[in-house]
Amino acid sequence: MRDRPRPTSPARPRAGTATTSLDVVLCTAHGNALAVLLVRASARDSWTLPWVGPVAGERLEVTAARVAAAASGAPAAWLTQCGAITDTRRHPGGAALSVGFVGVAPSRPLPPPGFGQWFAVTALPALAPRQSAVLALALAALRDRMDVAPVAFHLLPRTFTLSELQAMYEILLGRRLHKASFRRALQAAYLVEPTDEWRSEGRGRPAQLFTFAPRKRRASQGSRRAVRFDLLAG
Amino acid sequence: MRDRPRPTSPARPRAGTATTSLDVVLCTAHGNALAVLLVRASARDSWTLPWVGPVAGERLEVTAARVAAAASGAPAAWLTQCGAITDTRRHPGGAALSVGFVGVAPSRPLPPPGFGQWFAVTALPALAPRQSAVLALALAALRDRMDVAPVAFHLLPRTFTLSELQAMYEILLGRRLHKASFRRALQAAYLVEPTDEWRSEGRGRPAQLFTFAPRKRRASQGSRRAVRFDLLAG
DNA sequence: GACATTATTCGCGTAGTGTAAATAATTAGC
DNA sequence: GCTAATTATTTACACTACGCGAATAATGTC
Repeated sequence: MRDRPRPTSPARPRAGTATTSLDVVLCTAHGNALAVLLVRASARDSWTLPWVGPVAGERLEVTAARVAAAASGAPAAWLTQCGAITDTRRHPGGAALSVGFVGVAPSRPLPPPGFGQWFAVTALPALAPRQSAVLALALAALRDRMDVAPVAFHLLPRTFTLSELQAMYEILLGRRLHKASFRRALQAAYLVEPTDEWRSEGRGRPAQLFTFAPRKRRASQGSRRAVRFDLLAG
Repeated sequence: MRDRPRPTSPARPRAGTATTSLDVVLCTAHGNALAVLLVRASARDSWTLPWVGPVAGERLEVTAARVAAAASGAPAAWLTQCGAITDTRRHPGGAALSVGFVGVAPSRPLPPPGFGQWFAVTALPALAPRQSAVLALALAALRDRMDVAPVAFHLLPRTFTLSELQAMYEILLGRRLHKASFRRALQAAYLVEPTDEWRSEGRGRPAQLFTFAPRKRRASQGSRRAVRFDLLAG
């Protein structure tokens, strides 16, 4: 995760048929919508997810981190695998098998270097069928793991207001949350600490700034939870 | 999932260096412990997970279903992908990249055909390092998805007692559950329906038999849940 | 019939959640 | 300066869910 991006090798697809590929879906918050990083396809006027061809005996996470850093200009704040796909749908590199990764990177004032560009998920250009499938996997995995990984915190600056944090959760989850419930649960989880700074954003009462400072809780709580029967019957 | 197992191709590892492999961790309940299906390794006196070499343009789920069916003698009741691994750890087939699948199959009175054999997870023989990693991924994924997939139900006969169901959950989750809480949550989820049969197992009050009959619930419940901050701080 | 054993249900205290409302602190407009 | 609008933060209350223990029910064994 700490690898310096290679300046000489942007994550551009190489021509030729690779047997496997590693595709990265890097997300950020753009305004109040979720955005995904795409790079220019090799020849034509189209876009692809950042990806690389065959990965030799290196841990997938390391390769993915390098691809993400090269495409976005900075190391990803969080990155995890979201599944492998093999089928007949076309991949830009002709890969028979594609392993997908999802990650997040804090939004930056400048656009990413090289050929990368952020696209709102609601206004994505057409992608190769295989990469559309990876993208769907990725967004589902992102929402699925928000409760177990501090994804939203990695997308915010070091200090933030609770309203900003809640807005980030709402962007990532794609639904509105209740303010009081959100703060109660947050306090119960011992994840943030207040600073002695306040920020006045236009009108209204200034908001206190917080930092992400998770405190260890006894793990017994996790193992004593009841079973959840969340099956949505088909 | 409905594929008939090919009688001519048991899921035995082939010699030679494949670039990718698909490894299946098939689980069942053996007595009151979790058991995993292993097959004999090609040459030596050792065991491996069922696996196949390179999979050409076929959906991974289909391939995995065929491997599972061939190794256990019957279609798996549930099967899902649990991750891909690439690193320097050794794989029986020399694969550079391995995709893991977890599944469950109802326990059968007879041992699996061919070279397969069930091993309790607490008493597994040594496996290739790569496959040990896949196994760990698989068991974690199994527990993780129990609340969203009817894994336990697929491991039981069509009718079962609530005590049997709870015991299955306890085996799969690896921890004890509270009887009253378990039943309350089960009833609230509308997952089972009582039959008009009872079973008397030795001494004690006879238990009513139930069937798995999930009723659709309004999906609003799922999307209205509060955020969970389950991060275990590091 | 008394007892052991297993199944099923009930009650109670505690914690978490949805909802609305109250309170606090600032800016905008007069 | 004063009032209204706006945003942040906290409080209150009803309701649900859960952990825990105990009570009740129905069978077999002696």
